[in-house]
Amino acid sequence: MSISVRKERILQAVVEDYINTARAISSSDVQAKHLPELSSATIRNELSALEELGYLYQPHTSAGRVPTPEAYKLYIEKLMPRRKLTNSELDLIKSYFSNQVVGMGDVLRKTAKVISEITNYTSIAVASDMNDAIIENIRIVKLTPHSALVVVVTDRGVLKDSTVQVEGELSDDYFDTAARFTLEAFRGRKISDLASPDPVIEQVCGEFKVFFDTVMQIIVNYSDQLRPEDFMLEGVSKIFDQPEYNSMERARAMMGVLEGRERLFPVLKAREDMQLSINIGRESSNALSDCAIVTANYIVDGKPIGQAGVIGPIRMNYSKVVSVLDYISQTLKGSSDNESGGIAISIQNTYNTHNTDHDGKE
Amino acid sequence: MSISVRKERILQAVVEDYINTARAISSSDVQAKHLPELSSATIRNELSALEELGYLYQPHTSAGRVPTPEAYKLYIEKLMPRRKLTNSELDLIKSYFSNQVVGMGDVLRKTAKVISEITNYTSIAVASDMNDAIIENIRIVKLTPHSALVVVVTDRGVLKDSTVQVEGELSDDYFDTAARFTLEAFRGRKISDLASPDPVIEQVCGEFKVFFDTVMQIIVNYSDQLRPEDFMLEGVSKIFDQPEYNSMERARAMMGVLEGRERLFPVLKAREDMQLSINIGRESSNALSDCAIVTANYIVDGKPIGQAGVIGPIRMNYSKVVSVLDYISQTLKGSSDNESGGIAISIQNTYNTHNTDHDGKE
DNA sequence: AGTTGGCAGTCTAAGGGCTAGAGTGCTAGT
DNA sequence: ACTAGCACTCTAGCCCTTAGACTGCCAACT
Repeated sequence: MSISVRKERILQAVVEDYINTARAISSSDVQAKHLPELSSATIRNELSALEELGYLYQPHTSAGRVPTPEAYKLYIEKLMPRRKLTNSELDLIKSYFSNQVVGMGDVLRKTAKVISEITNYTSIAVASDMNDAIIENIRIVKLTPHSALVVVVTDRGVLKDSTVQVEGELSDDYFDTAARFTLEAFRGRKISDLASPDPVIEQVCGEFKVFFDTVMQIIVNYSDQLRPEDFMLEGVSKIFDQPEYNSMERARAMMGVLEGRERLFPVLKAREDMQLSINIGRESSNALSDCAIVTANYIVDGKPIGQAGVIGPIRMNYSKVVSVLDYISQTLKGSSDNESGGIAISIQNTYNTHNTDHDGKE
Repeated sequence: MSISVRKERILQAVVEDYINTARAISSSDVQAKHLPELSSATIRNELSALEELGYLYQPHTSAGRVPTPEAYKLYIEKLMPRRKLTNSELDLIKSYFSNQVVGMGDVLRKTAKVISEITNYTSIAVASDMNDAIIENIRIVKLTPHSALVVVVTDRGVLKDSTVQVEGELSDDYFDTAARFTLEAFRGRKISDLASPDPVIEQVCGEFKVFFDTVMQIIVNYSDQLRPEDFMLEGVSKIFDQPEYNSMERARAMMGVLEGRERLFPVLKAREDMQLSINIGRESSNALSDCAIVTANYIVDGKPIGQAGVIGPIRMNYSKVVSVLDYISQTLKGSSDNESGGIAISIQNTYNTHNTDHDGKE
């Protein structure tokens, strides 16, 4: 099932040239830039064979070859060089994270920004959902005599806090009692268990219902994963640099998808056991069907904080993107074990090239 | 300096038709749709006169007329009908604000979203800067033995809070004392006065420096106005519906400006004494030079919370946009006094039509 | 004086045909 | 197994032409 070394070299040449130029690659292109020792005719034969194998296709007769998703898959798994980041890239990353980072949202934002800046693709960062976080603490802080701040703390960090208005002027004692009650009811519970109303808690809450409700609201807010504040896009305008989005329709469709975050969420749910996930044109939604999405899981202090990655044309500089995501992921983790956790690649299952004869040649 | 009623009617017709169709309006268009009692030749004469007055211009000979910024100004000030919102629009607005709104960020977001949805333009909402807010309260809440949440409360509401890590395990008493000290130092001070390091406070802080620093950090964060979380864009992809952004270059430039929030901020600083500000193609930055920006000041409970508005082509449906912004502004304010606070209009100062002869007609 | 029909003149946008060039597949020869 | 050469194909860009859309102006009309 393996192809000859020469075919691999040629395929790699085509993929890389195509990534750089966005134009169908001809036999003479390959010869000139990569294999001057062979004639273009020989390369033509090889290209033809690679097409037969499903790695290449021609946009039309008398055009060069373009890689199929299959080809990108092979390229990523086997042919792609693992680049080291350049010094200026490393400096840029350092400069982003050297200033104090305040809170998880800030980490996400900076990560997205630096990824976009280095790769020149649109980047996305999402906070991982908090469904299996466990409530450790609840604080109710009196702000004024008729309002208080409710803070929910989990083993993963502070959930968003929320101010609550209460009627009448209330004493410090009242708030203290409320806090004790509330904490007792919620401590040790898992977020996902609380998404639906809980009869036990309903019963306990009594006169402190307003606080219980607020806590519940904060929690419910966190269990659905669509909170816009945990979804960062950076470098959106960079898609326009890609020739594949040079037509208005495509650009518009793409913008629509990026904005309507809902459709993006399922795509981003990367496999948690793999460090990187690469999705090549695999989504049902037609706007994403000619996109590639590369996401990495990010872990800080042993806790998963979310995914970040890039979205761009299928013709993406995987080598660079993978290197950058890998590096940043290692940096945030803080560990220096360099074992890259593996890459899960999924590609479009039926790429409509012309029918391939299954039964030998012609 | 005033023009004839008939000229006004014709100008209004041209402006409205152009807003609807985005195509140069011909004399026969005006005749057919608005003034069937006149001949197209008469209208041609009037159009020619309006061009002489600087309200219209022709993209080329043998094309119809297009309004100049002058024309839009007159239209907004005098000719534009003040629409009432339709029931479905009112329902939409109500539905957005009926669910509980959590915090100021939420108000901004929802406002932006509903504006974009109703007007079909890209909308922007920014929180007003907090420079003249006064610190009322500071709370330090112990979360774990080695971390605490610092909350700064002003007369305008809760500033962002921030967690602070401290070394070693510290007692409740320690945090209480820290809170008392910190509060004493900051209470009653204005945000803008604290943007630069304050020697008095520096002196006082002593062993609680870490808390003082955190408070300062929160404050400084608020005095520069570029916090991305207080800047919402909604309906970005809607610019693509506008034919004036049908070329890639323009679309790309526009996206760039929207993303690089820095250049947008000064434009949004609306005049505070006016309810609405309309900016027609007035910005230096070339990308915004053919944009119109309409912003309204939003006031909740007597306190300014920010500006919201739309950004779109100069050929904008001002009638609808103004009605919507007006209505929402009134709604949020809670008052039902229907005096619309006035509109400040500024237009491009030198619109380069062909030279107008100042000295009578030839 | 204000208004109108008619007409010549002008400019654009869209369609059609043409050509240069790029690239392939095939065949025959090394 | 490789290569040179050639016929064939398809595209992208260019020019040309034309239909149509408007205007401006003039002369006639009210």
